[in-house]
Amino acid sequence: MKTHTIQVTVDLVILTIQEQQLRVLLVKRGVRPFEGECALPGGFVREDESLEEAAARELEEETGTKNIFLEQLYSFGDPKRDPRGRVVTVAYYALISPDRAELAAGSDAASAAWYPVAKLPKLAFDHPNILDVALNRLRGKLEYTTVGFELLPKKFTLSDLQQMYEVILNKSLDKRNFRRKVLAMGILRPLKEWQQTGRKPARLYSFAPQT
Amino acid sequence: MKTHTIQVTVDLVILTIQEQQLRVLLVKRGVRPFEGECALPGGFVREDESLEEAAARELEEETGTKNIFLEQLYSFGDPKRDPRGRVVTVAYYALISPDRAELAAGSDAASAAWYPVAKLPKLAFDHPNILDVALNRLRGKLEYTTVGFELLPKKFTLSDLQQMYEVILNKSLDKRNFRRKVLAMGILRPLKEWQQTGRKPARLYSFAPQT
DNA sequence: CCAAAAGTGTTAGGAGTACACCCATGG
DNA sequence: CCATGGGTGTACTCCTAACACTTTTGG
Repeated sequence: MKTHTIQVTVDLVILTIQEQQLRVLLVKRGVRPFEGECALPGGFVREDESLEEAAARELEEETGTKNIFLEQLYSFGDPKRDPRGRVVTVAYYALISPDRAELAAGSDAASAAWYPVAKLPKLAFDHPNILDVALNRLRGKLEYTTVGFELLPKKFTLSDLQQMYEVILNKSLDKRNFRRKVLAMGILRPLKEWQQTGRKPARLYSFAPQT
Repeated sequence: MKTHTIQVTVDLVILTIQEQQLRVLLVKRGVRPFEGECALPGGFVREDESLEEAAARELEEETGTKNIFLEQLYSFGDPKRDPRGRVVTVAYYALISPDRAELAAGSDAASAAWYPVAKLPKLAFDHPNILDVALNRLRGKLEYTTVGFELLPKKFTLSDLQQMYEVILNKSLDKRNFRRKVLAMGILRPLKEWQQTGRKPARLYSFAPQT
């Protein structure tokens, strides 16, 4: 049987919300090809680890944090997607709340930074495509799952929650309908705490999945 | 940079409906490991083809047919999933209508046959898991897309359509509500033909996406 | 007292669900 | 004439969407 010289990598679309913007973690490439351009973080899958483990390892290397939401996205294997040779990449996406979205200091992530997805720099390889798939997946899942809470801190206001939805879906939502709907889901625990920011204090809530 | 000796395959979950049952194409393994057990068809990705092309090639080899619905499912890369070595597989699922679901005579598919998913034989590798993911994907997509029509011939009755849904979702649906709903979608073209089978002739329809 | 964001109800339309009988045909 | 599957309508509930004003606080 012929031996195939295909290399397998994982690439990560790590998303967070900062300054009311959806942002993605990108690293600046220091080597050719695409030297000087931005790219999604990623790396080779080691021989003794699963795809998920490889993705989690890369994710921890970039962010210095464990226990982050991580889900497989799609696999990309066009023969020409990497000019250096045949590389199949399994893309994952991760969601990290702003209070944990500090970047690892050391690591190969020295050049990593958060870029608003609404105003992206030029991306290397087929990474624009990968990011696009990730955003569509996130938008889809937002509608019928509770993944969105991964992008919020433990305590948040209903306005925080709504803004998160608005930023990701890129459209504005009706405040009253939104509040009625999320409260009816029975997944929010109202806290006896209020956010004292600026004007009228806003009630804080925490996420409490299906009682 | 270290060279990784990971091999990349595609595995196929090819589904059809026969005799009012959802069925999957399986091949009987003639070699170890898992000799004598059933497995999903699949094969190595060649160096000059994309993942999708590899899947389409395998699909045509098994079924002798082109232009079949084919979509990437998920990638599986546990280091122990194949006892022979490190193999990452990119799974695809395909839907083929019963009138095209004849099997290729020659090919390595000599041992291929359609098995009801409700009553499966023992499957090799992690293929039970792959099939499970495929069925869940299909059930999910059935609710918010029109993929289901891929499992029907060009002309079908509303009862055919409903049975297809019932078989896949494994639950019975209300006839009047079902008909009202699918007709309201405006994606069915009523034909001036009737199916003359047994008793009262049933009207035939064809699938006509968003006018 | 003013600016800014928090908070709150009602109505109308559409979608989903439950439910039972008559019809056309072939044997 | 009977067995079989084809075909049809209504009422109720629930979800969704549209829409505007009052409250609380800090400055």
